[in-house]
Amino acid sequence: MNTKANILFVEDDPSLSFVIKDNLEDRGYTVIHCIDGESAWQQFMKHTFDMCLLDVMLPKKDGFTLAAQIRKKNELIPIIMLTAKNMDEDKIQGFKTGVDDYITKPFNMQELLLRMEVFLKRTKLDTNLFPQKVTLGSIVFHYEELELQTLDGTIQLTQKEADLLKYFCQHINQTLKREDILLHVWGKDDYFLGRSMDVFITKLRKHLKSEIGIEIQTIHGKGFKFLMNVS
Amino acid sequence: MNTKANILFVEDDPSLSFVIKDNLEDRGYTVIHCIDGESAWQQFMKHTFDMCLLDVMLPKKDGFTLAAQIRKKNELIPIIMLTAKNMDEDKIQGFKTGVDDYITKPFNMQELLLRMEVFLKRTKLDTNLFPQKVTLGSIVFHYEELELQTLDGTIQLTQKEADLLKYFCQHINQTLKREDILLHVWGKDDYFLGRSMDVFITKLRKHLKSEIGIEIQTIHGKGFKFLMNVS
DNA sequence: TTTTATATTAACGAAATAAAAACAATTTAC
DNA sequence: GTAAATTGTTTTTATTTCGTTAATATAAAA
Repeated sequence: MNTKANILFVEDDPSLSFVIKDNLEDRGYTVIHCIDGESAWQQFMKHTFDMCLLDVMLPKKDGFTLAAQIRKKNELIPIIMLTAKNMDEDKIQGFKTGVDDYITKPFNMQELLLRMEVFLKRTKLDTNLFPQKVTLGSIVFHYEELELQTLDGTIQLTQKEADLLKYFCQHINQTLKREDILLHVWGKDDYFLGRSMDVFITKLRKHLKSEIGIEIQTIHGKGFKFLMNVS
Repeated sequence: MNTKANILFVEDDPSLSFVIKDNLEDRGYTVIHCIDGESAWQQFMKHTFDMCLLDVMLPKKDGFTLAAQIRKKNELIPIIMLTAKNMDEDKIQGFKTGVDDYITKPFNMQELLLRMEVFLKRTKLDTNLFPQKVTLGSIVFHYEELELQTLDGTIQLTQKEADLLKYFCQHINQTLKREDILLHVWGKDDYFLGRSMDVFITKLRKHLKSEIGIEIQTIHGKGFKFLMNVS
């Protein structure tokens, strides 16, 4: 079952948490709620989220520290901070780096939802659901099951292989910059992850070699293009 | 005999209890009725329930404490609270965390049943009855009897083994996330229960090794898949 | 040619999983 | 009422897998 987007929501006030979580779930989001910074970090490392909603004042590890930690791991994920009304504007300003938006308590739900949608729309996550099965010529790609059904039999993919292929499937016949692939699939862009990506490109090419109409083309100095003729 | 769902029902008012229990049983539910919090907790630990119906005011241990205790043991089971009319809305709000729904007395039976169905439908418990006997190739799995009849003879299963196998049988040829298996079979997802699950996977594999068409496949980093070819 | 970017294969280390054994809590049998 | 057996969990040790890194080869650009 596919969902709209996965939200990591960290807030320690029980009643406020309940209202927000409930509201978000009503709107179709999948919400993982944590009441302190440490458990939130654990959850972040365990799952894949599309957005973070962090209270500033949190037990064990404050929201800004958490935000910085998350940003270090993933340069792309939208982070929205929930700040108290009386908070020092300067302090907010100082910590704003790495955070995409912040919203001052008390806020109404509508306001929060609007701000969230800005970011989710940008990543196309609330509009484009990735289908259960994608047909690539004679090959069927089943993302959730990490499976590639080819004429020669079923290939079991690893999570990263599937993530990369998914990203290609979302951008068929488009030139993708190395940087973008790295940011979207690996969350970060550095030299070593670049080498890592090359290894995975090789792996995917092997998996896809049975289908003649499909090719991962190299755009030297720029990136790759997932070519697929016919359809 | 298979039942619709097992309900833990805790309420100390005798006449109200009688009416509700009677009604639920008429609708096919199996109801275990307790009149105080402590005995309810004992029952909860002893049996496997699909839903809890808890009065707020209870002798020995109040409903909210009981609810919290249950939630700590099982993160998934639906809990519906029966609250008195004059109850402070704030208080309800404060304790709402961990509870799935609440209904204010007096309520009519229809209302309660509707609310119950919302949760039971979600877990598919009132639609999908688990069959008495499941045929897995040459093996016959009898859940209620905790028996596995193989060509080599009958294997006596433990409760947990049977619960796990049942969950697999409900999801043949689907990739199941470790997290989901833990939540549905163990009620909670933590590191140690994860190790425990691994032990049970090993046990089940031993039991099932005689049937060549059946395999518990590991999907590294994700979970397991109960593979069964032919049928 | 010389430098830089990409491809391929192999090696590595951390983390996930498997298997076996120890343990604690109950239950059963005597 | 105690000993033995059973059950699920935890611990320990072994094995496997995966993503990264490194090493080497090839192709493209300067």
